[in-house]
Amino acid sequence: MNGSLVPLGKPRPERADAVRNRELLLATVREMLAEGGTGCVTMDALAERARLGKGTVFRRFGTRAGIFRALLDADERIFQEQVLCGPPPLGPGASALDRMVAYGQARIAFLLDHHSIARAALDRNQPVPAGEATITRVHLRMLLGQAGLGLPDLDSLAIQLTGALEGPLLLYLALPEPDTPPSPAAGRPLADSWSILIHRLLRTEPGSTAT
Amino acid sequence: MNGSLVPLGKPRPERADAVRNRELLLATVREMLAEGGTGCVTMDALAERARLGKGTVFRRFGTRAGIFRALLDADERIFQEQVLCGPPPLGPGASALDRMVAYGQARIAFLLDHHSIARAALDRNQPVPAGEATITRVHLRMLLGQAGLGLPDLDSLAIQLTGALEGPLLLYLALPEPDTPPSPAAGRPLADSWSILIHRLLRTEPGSTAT
DNA sequence: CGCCTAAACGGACTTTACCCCGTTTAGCGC
DNA sequence: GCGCTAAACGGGGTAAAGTCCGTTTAGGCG
Repeated sequence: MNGSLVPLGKPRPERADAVRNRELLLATVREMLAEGGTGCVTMDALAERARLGKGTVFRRFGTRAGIFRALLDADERIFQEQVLCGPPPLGPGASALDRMVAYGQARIAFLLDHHSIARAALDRNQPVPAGEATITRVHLRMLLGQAGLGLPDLDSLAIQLTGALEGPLLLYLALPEPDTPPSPAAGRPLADSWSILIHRLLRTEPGSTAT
Repeated sequence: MNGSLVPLGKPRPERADAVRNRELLLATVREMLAEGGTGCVTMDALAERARLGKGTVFRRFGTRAGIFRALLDADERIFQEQVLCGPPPLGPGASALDRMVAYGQARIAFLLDHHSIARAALDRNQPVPAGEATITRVHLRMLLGQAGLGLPDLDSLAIQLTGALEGPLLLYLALPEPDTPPSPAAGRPLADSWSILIHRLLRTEPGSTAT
């Protein structure tokens, strides 16, 4: 399929068996996830089930958390695409305010969907290595810039809002049960307060024009 | 002090050797922390260094994260006291807005101080088991109530603000180096955007009295 | 003062992430 | 096809968290 489409920008793109094994491993992980939660995904068990050596698993993903990051990445890319070039409230074409609210709602739903995987993708040592957190921060930063509030240091604000959006789901509200029955209403309260927060944050000062 | 003040509400308060060993362990942990970061605090090493069995260490703290939680608790109690009955901007006696801003500043400084310990106190399985995160949520919730904005569901908002305050430090901005030289300026940007966030959040609507 | 019981202790055992390095193989040039 | 080299593979080895259970002891009671 795409083997001929890639013009080999890098000297060694990747060996065919490596690709095959990566996909085999990811498929196997998905199987195991379906059977028992993230807890039963063990490096040994995964390797054995995929009929590969343990070393191979680590070579592909580096760490246990890496497996789940790889799993997230696929869906994350789809999500990102919706944000970058999807229909208006979420994608471009709406006001910064509307897009921020829409983004929050979409992100909460996404994290709720991928809750157990997202948590498993957290690494005790590395502090979210430019993974799924970054997209939120970058996108919020951009929208804050577009919103044109006269604030210095939008970077810190973007980081803080990222914490407001993702922190509760990654840190505090971790649902204890392994398999989350798809309850889309669970994130409603959070989405509502996100909307309020953003509306008030971006509301222009009563008597100021720009400064 | 309080040893005689507690009228033994529970049948067995705690055995003397247990108390002695807990304190011995905590002191030993502090020693080890001073020498090498949290990384070198191993259950085995700790037990050996304190001349105790590993089982004892686990009995006392339950889990590795529990050790660091115990360590935090001491300082956390002091922090909490400042908040509950300290001088005005942080303690009672100021407006809800001023107190929220002051709390954010104080909390950021606190987390920055205890950064490595606070992160080590995070448990992969349990989602911050009513530990140091809760004080923030509860306190913010109370102040939001006092602020008297006409919003429903202040609980979610409090959770979200907790994420805004603590998420960046616990999740994203994890400084990689083991020993943080006390650089009090590191949290400045965050404290500033917290102030902005709170000011805008609590700002009363231009032409509305209550709704 | 000695008994008795519940609590504390100790350390071997199990599980799991992660490392290492000798072996195999894909894929390129001839 | 043939060989060569860098990459991938395999799986035993290590370290550290957490469990189990037999042994010891604090401390209340007769």
